[in-house]
Amino acid sequence: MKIVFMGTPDFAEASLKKLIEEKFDIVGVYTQPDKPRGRGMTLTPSPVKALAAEAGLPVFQPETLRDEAVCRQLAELKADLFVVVAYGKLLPDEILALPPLGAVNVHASLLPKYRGAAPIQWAVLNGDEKTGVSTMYLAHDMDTGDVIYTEETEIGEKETSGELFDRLKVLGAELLVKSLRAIERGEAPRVPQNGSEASYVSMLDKSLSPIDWSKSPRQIRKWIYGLQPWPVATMELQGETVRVFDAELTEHLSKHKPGTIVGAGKEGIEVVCGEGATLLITELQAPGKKRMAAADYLRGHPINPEEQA
RNA sequence: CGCGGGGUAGAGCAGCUGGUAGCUCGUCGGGCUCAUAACCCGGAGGUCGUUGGUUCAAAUCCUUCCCCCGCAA
Repeated sequence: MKIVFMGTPDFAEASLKKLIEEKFDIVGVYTQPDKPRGRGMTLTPSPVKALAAEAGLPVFQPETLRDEAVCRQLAELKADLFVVVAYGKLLPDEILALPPLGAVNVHASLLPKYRGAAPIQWAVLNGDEKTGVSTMYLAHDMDTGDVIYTEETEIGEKETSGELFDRLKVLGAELLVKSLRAIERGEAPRVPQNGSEASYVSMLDKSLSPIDWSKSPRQIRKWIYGLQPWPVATMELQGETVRVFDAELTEHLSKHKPGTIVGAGKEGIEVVCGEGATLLITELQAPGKKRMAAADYLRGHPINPEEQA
């Protein structure tokens, strides 16, 4: 079974790595063109490209798939199957129609829940207790194809999106292998999604960062974890925007309005949330500084809890 | 040369219109106390990231490089 792999970020890299380890016949790897990234704007290859190059696989980095030459080149690889994992480009129908066995995709949610761009983060942001990965056949519309397999996993109470990401990319890779084996045997399930239960999630952006103190402490804490490693939750502290990384729930109640700072000490910075409950901010990062314990921050930035935040 | 912030005692910061350094916490010793993460007294601890320069004199001005962080992607 000849496979063309399409993917870009490290989530995809995990799957490609697994396919290489399992000795699948990969005849080509498609990934986004190198782009300037990182501090200094140096031209950096995608994780998938780096791995493919290391493994000696032929790499293709077309700017677009809606190009006759690109399409022809892809067809000439005569792949039986495409594996698409976070490639970052939509596959035109004529390309989807190329492989006899179809195109398989790994999606980091329990479809049809959380179709779209940031399923992992939204599972954390919404405080879900479980999520998972799904493999499916690519269809014309985004994340609507028939599901092959799904695998559930619990989300830790203090797990960040980044941590969950690292776990799901491994689960996804394993589920992908399982799915491909099934396809090889001609035994792969094909379960249509129940569209009425579908939900869509958008990409994250910095507008989500400012903490909404009217929410419950747990919701806020999940928000803090869900926005890591990016774009990171923020709060205003004495005129500067600090990034918030960790917090602890408290048993306290306060009559002050949400957002008010009612405590600042070695335990952390205690802030009033919705319905008078409070949350203890324990780890943060000031502009230009590294992340540090709230207690450390307070030594150089004394806060008087009397002042209304 | 993509843009910007920062590197000062173990930690977090101030000082940066030039004259060899200060605050909070921690730490060590002593005191007070039934007791304490409380309070009082005292001490230790810094070649002020690095290189060169300006100057009578630089943490403070200019310069080289290194490292950290954010934006951007």
